[in-house]
Amino acid sequence: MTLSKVAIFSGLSESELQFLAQRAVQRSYAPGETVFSEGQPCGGLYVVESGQVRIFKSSAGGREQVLNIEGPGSSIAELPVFDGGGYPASAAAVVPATLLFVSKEDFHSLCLAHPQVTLKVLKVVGARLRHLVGIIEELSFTTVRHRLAAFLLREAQGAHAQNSTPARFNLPANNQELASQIGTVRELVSRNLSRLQSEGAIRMDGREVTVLDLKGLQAAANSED
Amino acid sequence: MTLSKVAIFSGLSESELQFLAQRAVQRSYAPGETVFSEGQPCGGLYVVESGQVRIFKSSAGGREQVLNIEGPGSSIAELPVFDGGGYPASAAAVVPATLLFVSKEDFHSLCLAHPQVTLKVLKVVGARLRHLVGIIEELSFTTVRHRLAAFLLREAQGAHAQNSTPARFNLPANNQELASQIGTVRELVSRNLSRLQSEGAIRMDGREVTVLDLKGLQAAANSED
DNA sequence: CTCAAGGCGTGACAAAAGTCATCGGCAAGG
DNA sequence: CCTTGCCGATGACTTTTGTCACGCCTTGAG
Repeated sequence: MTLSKVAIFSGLSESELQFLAQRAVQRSYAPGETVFSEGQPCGGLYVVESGQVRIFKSSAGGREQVLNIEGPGSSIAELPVFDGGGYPASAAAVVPATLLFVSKEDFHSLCLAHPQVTLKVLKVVGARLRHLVGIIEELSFTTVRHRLAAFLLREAQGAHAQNSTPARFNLPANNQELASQIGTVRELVSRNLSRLQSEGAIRMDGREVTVLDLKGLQAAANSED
Repeated sequence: MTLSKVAIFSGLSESELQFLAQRAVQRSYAPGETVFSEGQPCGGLYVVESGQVRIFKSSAGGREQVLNIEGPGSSIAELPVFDGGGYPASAAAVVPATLLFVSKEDFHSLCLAHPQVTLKVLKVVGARLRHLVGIIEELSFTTVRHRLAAFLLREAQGAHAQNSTPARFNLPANNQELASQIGTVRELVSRNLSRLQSEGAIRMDGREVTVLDLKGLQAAANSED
């Protein structure tokens, strides 16, 4: 049962999960396909079963800013389900994904019956809030170079958790996407990646990055040039 | 009773408010005085009784970014009370303020006894989340000029709600503070204010601003130069 | 009154971010 | 095989942002 692996539903009994599973609607999305758009009224929440979904804001000028990338087990849009407002941002699949949709009503009754679920939601929302504060901090205080280095370090961290040294991982499909994740434009990503490579901090083979000089990257992510 | 006016405690009975009131600790803060600092372990939440408190992040380079300004009736730091983490940002009084402190433990038992309180908290946190997304949007997509114009429009809105046309209100105590609210530095605030004035959009008498050309301000806040 | 401190406004730069245009490579479809 | 389209890299600028230094007020303490 997929639902049992979802953070906000952990701790529910088998029969309660059944209750949910029966009412949840599964849907598949192609890469790039929209799940919902900013401002739309919210009919319920989604749970990622497989694939990845990006949550983002779009500007009038065509730029995008990614707020979060959600993978399997994450819930999406728990928030507007509670406060009654529309979706605060848009969501779209990054890679082929399947999501479960749970209607507002079903979720509400679940929360009423199980106060612990509400607490779980609060934790998840709390984590989101901390994450957003982190984005604000980066956008407000740092440069593109800094944010890019920090991004690479996070990815390296993730890769390191699985494999071994040296850290090695793949960049997002294209620079445009990476740019929207760190809040800038394609060209600056390209230039800063080149620069980091020419400085010997990383090596790139296509979309694969190998971290050569961890200290150097950390220095770039911290402050000075 | 002050507590009855607090969003997250609305709907509690007289005796429950009593319960809280007996345990809450009142404290006064002078302007600029720190309530708590980012990263500190969280002992409980605060409720603003009078005055104003700013919630902000500080950078290594000495810059600050304001996340929120909270007035009477607002609660502060409900979040870390739930997820167990430290405070995600710092808080300090803007003007003389009195706050009520409610310990984590007391608040927890209240939530257990009254699930509706948890729902209220979720609403408040939700509103915060939307607010933060708005900040990210502004920082990521717009210029200082744009953010300043948007700030002035919000203030004008607030002033308009009370008095009459033309909108008239006071800026934060100094440009440094205003700068940290819109994510920039003192000098740029000064320059952009001058520019808006020379364009005839606003008039300044000391710290008092009068909006002369609402359309013009809106234009500046929307996109073009 | 005098002095010092803090804040504002500004000019002069320096650095970073963003825009536009162009070239070249790679891959999919015909 | 050729063509078309997408994407990355990069040069040349422009605009924005941020830094530093300075001069001028106002205010409050002595």
